[in-house]
Amino acid sequence: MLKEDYPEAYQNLFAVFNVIHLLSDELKAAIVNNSHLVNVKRKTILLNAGESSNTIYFIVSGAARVYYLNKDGKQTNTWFLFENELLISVYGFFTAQPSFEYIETLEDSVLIAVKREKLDEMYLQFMEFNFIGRKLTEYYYIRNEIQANDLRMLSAKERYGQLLKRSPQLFQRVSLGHIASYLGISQETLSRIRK
Amino acid sequence: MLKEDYPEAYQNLFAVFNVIHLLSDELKAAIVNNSHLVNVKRKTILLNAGESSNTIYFIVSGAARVYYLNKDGKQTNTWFLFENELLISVYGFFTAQPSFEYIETLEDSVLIAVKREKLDEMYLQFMEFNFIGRKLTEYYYIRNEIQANDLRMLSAKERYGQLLKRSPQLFQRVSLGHIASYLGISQETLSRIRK
DNA sequence: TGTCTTTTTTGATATTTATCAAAAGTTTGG
DNA sequence: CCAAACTTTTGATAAATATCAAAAAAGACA
Repeated sequence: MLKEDYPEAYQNLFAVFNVIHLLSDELKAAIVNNSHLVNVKRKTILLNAGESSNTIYFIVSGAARVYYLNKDGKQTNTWFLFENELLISVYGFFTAQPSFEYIETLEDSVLIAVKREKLDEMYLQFMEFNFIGRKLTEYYYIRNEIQANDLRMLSAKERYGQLLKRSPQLFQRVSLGHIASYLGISQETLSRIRK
Repeated sequence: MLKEDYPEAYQNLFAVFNVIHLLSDELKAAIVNNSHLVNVKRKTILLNAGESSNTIYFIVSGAARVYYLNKDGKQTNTWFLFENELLISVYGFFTAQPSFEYIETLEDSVLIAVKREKLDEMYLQFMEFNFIGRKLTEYYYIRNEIQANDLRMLSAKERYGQLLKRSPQLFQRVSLGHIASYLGISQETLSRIRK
């Protein structure tokens, strides 16, 4: 594969990875050859609970959420993800256990999809790819931890304030009902907090 | 360094790492040369909030906890760690920001300590070490996520039941006050749940 | 543009868990 | 082995947030 032939959609993914560690042409080609582009409409379910989570997505454009059903059958959002971010159900993907989470697009989206087997092949073939994988895992770990700490350390009101400060753009693209469940607050309480 | 000279204390660390990816003799030697053994008494503070968290520990023997102070100045435990586990304040170590967490030993402990600069050198020099680092990061990420999900999804009573089922040995080595704060419950409530 | 659907707000009440205070029990080191 | 320090339990009350029901508002589309 010639350099000029890398599909346009991969440029952002390469840019994100390249900041972490230089991507060789061979690794770029491997990434292209071991993945495929997916176009999906808004509200498409990419993963159902109970299924094996064996695909990791890079969001070229669009948005998605990860959620689970609590014991009363109510949806609880754990992540909102946008352009240039990776989209997986972490637990299912890393442990190869059946997923307890769902993944759904929030907007029409273009995604780059990589199967776990292909990813693992690349990790074995290109040891430097583990450098990138390690750094990305650390990055999402930290994001996850910050979120978990907020749930633990802050009151409902403070969590709302924090999110408003840190991710004001989220409120443009995600409904308040979704945000309430992400914050671990009932929709009614969020509505009262906002007044 | 000759193979026979690897200090006894490193055997468990090598065993843990070797299960993930074969450790070359060069890498083993580098690990020994870039780390040092630490003997500490019970209740030793290894990291204070506000400090830079620049050391990762492998627990050869003993136990430790990671905690932070909530806004009322009360300690909240986030991790208990034992033999053959890695001990860090994840946020501070990965982001190089000042730590909001404290690390304290719960028992007299023997630790292998590696400074972040040395670890980063090894990650650059031995690309396959990133394979191990990636897998370990994934593993602790999952542990962290399970814990965060329990806090989110379960009631106080259920969290106690879950912990009792999954880590009964914890109750032998850690006081109920510490466990209550780990579970996100006041000590009084935990005492009532146990009746 | 009007109607159907979804989202957000409002009010009344219930539940879980925290907080404060103090007693009882347990551990530890001089 | 005893005194001081820490840990756990018990009781009474308070606070934060959920739940249920319904109205109001906003958005989607035919």
